[in-house]
Amino acid sequence: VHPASDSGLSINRHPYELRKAGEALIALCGFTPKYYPPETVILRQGEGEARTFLIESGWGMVHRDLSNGARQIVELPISGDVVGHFTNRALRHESFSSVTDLRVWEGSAHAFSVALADTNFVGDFIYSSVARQRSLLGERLADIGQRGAAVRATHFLLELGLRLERIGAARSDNYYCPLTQSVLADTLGLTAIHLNRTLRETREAGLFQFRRGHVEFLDYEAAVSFAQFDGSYLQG
Amino acid sequence: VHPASDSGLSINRHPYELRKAGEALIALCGFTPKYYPPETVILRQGEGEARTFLIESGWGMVHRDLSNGARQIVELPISGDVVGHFTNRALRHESFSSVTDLRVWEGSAHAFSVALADTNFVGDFIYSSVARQRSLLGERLADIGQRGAAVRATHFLLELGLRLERIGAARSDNYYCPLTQSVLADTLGLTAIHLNRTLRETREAGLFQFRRGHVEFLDYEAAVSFAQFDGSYLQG
DNA sequence: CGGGCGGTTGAGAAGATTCAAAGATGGTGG
DNA sequence: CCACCATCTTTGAATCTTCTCAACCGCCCG
Repeated sequence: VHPASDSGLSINRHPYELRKAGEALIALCGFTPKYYPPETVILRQGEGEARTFLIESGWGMVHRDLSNGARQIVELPISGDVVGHFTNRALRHESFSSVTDLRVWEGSAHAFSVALADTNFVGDFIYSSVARQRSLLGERLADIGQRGAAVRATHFLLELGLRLERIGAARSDNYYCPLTQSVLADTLGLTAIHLNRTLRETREAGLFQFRRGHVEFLDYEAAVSFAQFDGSYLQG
Repeated sequence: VHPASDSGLSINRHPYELRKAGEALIALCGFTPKYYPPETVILRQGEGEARTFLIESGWGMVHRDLSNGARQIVELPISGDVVGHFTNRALRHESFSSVTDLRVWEGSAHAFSVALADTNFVGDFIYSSVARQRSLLGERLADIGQRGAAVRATHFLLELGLRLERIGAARSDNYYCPLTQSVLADTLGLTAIHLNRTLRETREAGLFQFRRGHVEFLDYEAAVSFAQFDGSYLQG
């Protein structure tokens, strides 16, 4: 029933490999071991410095604090997990706090990303791709977990517009979009029917129109403000 | 208002850099350009082969199809996005389909991961860490987007138990857990009050107990079946 | 002993889903 | 060119889920 407990191997292997990884980070990227007491904010959302952590022991949490006071916890990292492998181009829209006593290896995200990605073009390209993807997922988790249907839909379509604009495919406030309401609903974690009603509301509120094949923001500023949208998590 | 449209630069840079990336993938990892018509399932959830894609043009979707018929769309990749950079140890619990006509560079995930991570221990360690993290997020998105409170809580605590067991820190059906109900609620996208009621239900249903500091499954098999839990997405 | 935090409960309101059905829309074959 | 079909969209009504507000309990710690 519990495969891992059948053999002592996996139990003993973990601390050894973890220590090896920690030592490699110290040697190659200038990391240092650190300790944090419970309930400490280790990395604050929006902070300037980019740091990366490998957890030795204890429990932490990576969370996104919304302006309305809600909080979405995105990850609950434990021993062996890596937190914050993002270059400084990728933003820091998430905070990292300890839950219990926490021991980590900690260092500059930049040194880390160099050691990881300096070898070739592919590595660099992919590294920032993964970082951005991870960013999007954190934001979407906050969307679905903490925001109501209208805000959620608005927020997502603003994000999509910005992504398209970034690659030069469209204007962020007026773009081609081949998604059906059913696909959009499954993306947002809503019923197609409820999404439809929600779209009517945002349309009648003068925020945006979503028709098969086309998204048009009627009042972009109002939509940004309504959804508390800050697209900086798309950078990098 | 729309920074990117102020200069033609970003509009023109994207296709050039993208082609460069595609050519690098062809040269270094044996990728090939491919075309898919709309509404095609390109990579089916649970399929044996591990493939990686760089999107040239068109719209795709990465989705997780649940056994109850619900579907959570995890990503909507567009030009320049990378899909499926997971080693074959990391599972394939997600499908990849085209939405519109889709042109991609496509190849073996294994060749890709070798080119990315063969250089040093850190790269390899981090690569699988990111892949696993990405896996967890996809699953949690499905949790919050598609499953009710009771299933969601059960599913998450089963996952947490397996993560702890994998690092040799606990039994998956009976483990120390320092989270308050409030923290768990913010993780699951629920109110602490509603989570509390939900925990009472699962307790009275004989599935598991969650007390401050301790999680204990009363009937592990029943919980697995209730939550339709399949932990294979944690591998790798 | 008192305060604070976490947990528990109740009642009413808001949000989202389900089921059912009808109106648009675009593409295909006759 | 039109009729028809499938798919997408829209609407209504009833129901269920989840949230909000308010209050109380219990325990640990100072």
